[in-house]
Amino acid sequence: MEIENNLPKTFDPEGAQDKWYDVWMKNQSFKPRPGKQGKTFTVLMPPPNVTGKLHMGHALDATTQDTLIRYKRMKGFETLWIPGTDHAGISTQAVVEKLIWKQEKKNRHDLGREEFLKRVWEWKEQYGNEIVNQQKKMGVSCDWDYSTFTLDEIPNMAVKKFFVMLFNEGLIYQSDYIVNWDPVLQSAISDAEVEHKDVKGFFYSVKYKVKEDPNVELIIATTRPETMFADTAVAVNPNDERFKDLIGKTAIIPICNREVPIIGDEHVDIEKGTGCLKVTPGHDFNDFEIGKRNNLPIINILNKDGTFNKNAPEIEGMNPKDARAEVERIMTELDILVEKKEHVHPVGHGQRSDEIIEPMVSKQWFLNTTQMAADAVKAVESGEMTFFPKGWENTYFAWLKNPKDWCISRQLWWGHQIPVYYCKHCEAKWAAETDPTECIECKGKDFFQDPDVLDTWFSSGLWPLSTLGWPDEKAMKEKGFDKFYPNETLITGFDIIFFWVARMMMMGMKVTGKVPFYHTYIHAIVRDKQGRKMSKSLGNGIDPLDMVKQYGADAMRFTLAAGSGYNRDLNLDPERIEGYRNFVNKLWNAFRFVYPFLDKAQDELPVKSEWHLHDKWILAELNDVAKVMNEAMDVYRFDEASSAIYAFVYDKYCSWYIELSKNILYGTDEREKVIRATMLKFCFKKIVTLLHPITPFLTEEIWSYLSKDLLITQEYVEYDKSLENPEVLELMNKFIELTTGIRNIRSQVNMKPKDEIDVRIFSDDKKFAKFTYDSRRFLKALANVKSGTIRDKNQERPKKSASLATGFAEIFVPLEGIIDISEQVNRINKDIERTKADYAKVEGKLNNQNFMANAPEAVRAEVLEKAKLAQDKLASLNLILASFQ
RNA sequence: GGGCGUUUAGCUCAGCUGGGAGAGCGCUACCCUUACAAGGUAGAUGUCGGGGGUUCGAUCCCCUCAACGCCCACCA
Repeated sequence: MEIENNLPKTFDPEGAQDKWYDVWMKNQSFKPRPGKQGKTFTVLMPPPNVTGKLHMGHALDATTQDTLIRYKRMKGFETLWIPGTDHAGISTQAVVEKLIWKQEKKNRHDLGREEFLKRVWEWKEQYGNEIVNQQKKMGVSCDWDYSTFTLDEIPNMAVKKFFVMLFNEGLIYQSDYIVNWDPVLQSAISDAEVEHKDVKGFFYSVKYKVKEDPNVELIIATTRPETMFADTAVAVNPNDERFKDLIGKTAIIPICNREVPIIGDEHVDIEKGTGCLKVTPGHDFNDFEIGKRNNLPIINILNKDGTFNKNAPEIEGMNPKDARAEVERIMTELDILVEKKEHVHPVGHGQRSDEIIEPMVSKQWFLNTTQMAADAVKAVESGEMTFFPKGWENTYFAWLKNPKDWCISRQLWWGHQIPVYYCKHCEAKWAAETDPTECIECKGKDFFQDPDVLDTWFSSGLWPLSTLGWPDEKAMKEKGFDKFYPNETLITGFDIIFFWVARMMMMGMKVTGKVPFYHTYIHAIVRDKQGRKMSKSLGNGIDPLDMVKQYGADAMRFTLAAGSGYNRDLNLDPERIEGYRNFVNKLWNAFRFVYPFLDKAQDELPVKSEWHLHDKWILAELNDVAKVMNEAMDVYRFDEASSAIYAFVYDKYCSWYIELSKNILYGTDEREKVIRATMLKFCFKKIVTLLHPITPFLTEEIWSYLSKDLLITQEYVEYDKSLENPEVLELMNKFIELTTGIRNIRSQVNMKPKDEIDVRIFSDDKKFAKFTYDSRRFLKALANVKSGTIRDKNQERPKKSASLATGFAEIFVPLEGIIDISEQVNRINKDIERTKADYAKVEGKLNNQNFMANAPEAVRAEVLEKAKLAQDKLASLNLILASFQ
């Protein structure tokens, strides 16, 4: 039979993507709209860097958030998903600096601050929105009108307001302190931006002389002999018997022959090294603390670029590597180098620059986070904010329970300039939200603003507030601050729990007293097939846009959703995307099948009495899927939701319901046709509704043939208890097992699909027998059964047939003379052994007094049922065996 | 050094308060059957990392060992 079908044979993702995104935009589908829940649901997109190009991490971010927001939208929440981009101080400045250098051979100092910033803004306007277009390709349904850039006016106001507030409380202070100095960026960075990596170096043992005791030689172990020039003491542990007497005496630093005191300090580990420690307060974190305890002077021997300054004359101008070699040479010459052995130790590297960080003392701005961190901890402990999966709260606590003051100033230009002003006439130093016109003390006009900018995360931490207009009252009203703050869910990767989640919690609570969001769902990190991090140097990156082009956005989204649950890693194999592309196409083709019958379908389902058993069955199965998906989505188990609908579409709807429907649709009973067409359409509407949050384009496309309105704003499918039907499920499962059994026999004896067969079924299961009899016409279609009988088990079995037994039925296909008897006998014997083994297991339990006494009723009943099934099957198999005698 | 996590079919992973192990991909055989070869039908595969314990019963809980991964930690 030829049925006219003008739908393309494969789904065209690109066409659907462009078409529907436009429609949704025009229809304002992404805007918050009050729904039946009477509640809002807000999600804040982690703002990607303006320099960014969409990578797989973003794709996963986008997929999980969009899936969630579409789901909640359909559930009837007033959903708002807020997009934005981050100025990303360091990386953006670096990108533009590099560009200018390439084109004009000028650095930022050549241009001057004002001109340089102008160039960065120009760059941002031109290239900064690339990532937004890429996100759109993935179907993100955020409200673009809320889009915010971290350097926009409102975020800038937020930063100033917050800064001034905490400055006036004394929580933000300026201090000469030892900081992580990145010599490439020539800026301080925060502790969180330092990554420790193991580096191969050497352990040098160096002879020091003691002034009072020329015969005594102290051996000091160090990995950084070049910092000797900045030493201001030698320390030993006061409890160390070996050196106790030296405390109070004077050591002479070799090479520069400077005299420094020998002090006692508990920090010195008696076991470690030689037990004598050179103290370098200017360039070592611990030594800085020792220095403070002992009132030691600080000597700085480094320039901002990491080279040595005039305080280390022998190595002045050298970089650390050359300096170390030079010092080593001098030490050898002076014969004070006792030993040099290889040593692997962790060394801090800049997260952005990947250069070795030099601890250096400088004047920086700090934020005292003690109280804020404690509050942020409490909020999670009390359950006000919950992590999914819960385990991630440990990472959060690890950081916040040991809070260190946050170094918030950066010696960069691109960013929020610190709103602190200094008067040139008097000593006044003050913070202000708006540009001042005069000194607050002397009213003089000659003042200047602190040249440093704030750490990028300082503005990111205020993101939940500033994207909703805070602190500008008019903007807050327009954007619905009171309605949408706190957000509902934050979705992000675990790598920024410290950087971002913790900071937003601290800052959001500080300002509003409320957590900025109630849930934090931490998704996996996307890795390559072998579990390696995707990186440029390995060349193992997968470009999401390539994948979208090759397989379609829906296929990629489904892959990411299916792969993301509560796991930490998502090892992405492009073959999986291909697999799910096939799923997308499968559903499309299922729709192609249904399509020509749509005009027969009615709008309303027929009365229940007219439902075929198939209908009851598929609706019950579909209802199960709705239940699973709703529950899974609510706890961010996108993997479970995906696999539930996947399995349903393939294994229930396509393999059985559509196949069973063919007989009806191609038949002659018109009423039956109408009902079936109605059911097929009804199911399809439910399927695409359930699937829409994950694969929006495909489903909206299909929906457009099913309904005049848009799917994106339809109500999600809810679980409906009245559709449950365990009896029908059991019957259908038996029918499926029977059909599969017959096909199995066909396959065993190498039958061609065209070969028709005669089947004899024996069963004492009355319901099954009746249903099978009623379904005889379907067996013809599904297993090419030409004729057959179904009888009680007390009837005689045919001889020498290809046969098979389930617990509830025996299937005989009489093929005497065609089949290989011994092969059949072997097969039956194997099955007998397997079934005996199965039975032995359950029998053991039934004979176990303790099991019978302790196991719950339901478990016992189940075991009993299994035992009966195995026994019946065994009896059947023995009968079959006998038929070959 | 501290913490977290992982170890289940060839590969990537599920397995939800303990009742006898699943999916996708891959693989094998047969099929271009009138929605779909980006497909169909049938099929094979696991000492659930090792050892011990609790329990009537352990992939699941406890102890221990091993391997791997990640995060944090003051560069003697």
